[in-house]
Amino acid sequence: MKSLKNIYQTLCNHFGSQHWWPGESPFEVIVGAILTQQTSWNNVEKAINNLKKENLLDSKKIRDIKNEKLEKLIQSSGYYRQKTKKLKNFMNFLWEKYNGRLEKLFNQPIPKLRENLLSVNGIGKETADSIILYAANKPIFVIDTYTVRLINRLEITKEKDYNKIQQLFQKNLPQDTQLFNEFHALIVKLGKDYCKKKPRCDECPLRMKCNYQKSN
DNA sequence: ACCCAGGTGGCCC
DNA sequence: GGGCCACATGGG
Repeated sequence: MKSLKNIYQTLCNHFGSQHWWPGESPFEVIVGAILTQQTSWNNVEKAINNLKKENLLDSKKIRDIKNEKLEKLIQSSGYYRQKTKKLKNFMNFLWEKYNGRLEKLFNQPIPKLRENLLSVNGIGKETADSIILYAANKPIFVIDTYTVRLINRLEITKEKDYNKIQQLFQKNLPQDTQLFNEFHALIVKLGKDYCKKKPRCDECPLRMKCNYQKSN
């Protein structure tokens, strides 16, 4: 089997450090993780900047703000009515269970933390794992559509189940937060540049390891 | 004019 | 346990 470590090295040499997550605080990472669901980061940035401008990037303020106002502020991020509810759900969860303190939320074993995050309506596996890795700085591997597409095209596995793919990465790599951080970010970078539904295999840095172009 | 983006939950069988 | 659908904006 193609070594994940080897793929990581290739991407790292090609693209360099990605400096993820693009956010100044754990709280900002969480808001971004919810807003970027099925949405380009460019649209999310505008929404986050709107919140910053009004000094509303704060869990209590978002909890208490009127839905209509929040919807307006995050409109550019798409699905804005849904995402308003999702943000509210998380803030209520944070205040009801952890007294509004992220340290308290983060201060529990990864499986328990994940389970608790997943209990919030609007936080699914990828968002939960993004929060654990990029906000809490704990080692868990984030799987997104780019990751599934990549390993399917590399023919590492045909598996599509989130948890199984995550296990594959975690079992074949050292449990290193910084490595997980960079690797996932690099996969997204590769995906955006070369490995979309309509790929650009001819210039892909992984083309020598990938059978997709030939079998396509 | 399309196609797509750093998903999720609900509903159906 | 999987397949389909709604959700919505902005950039290529």
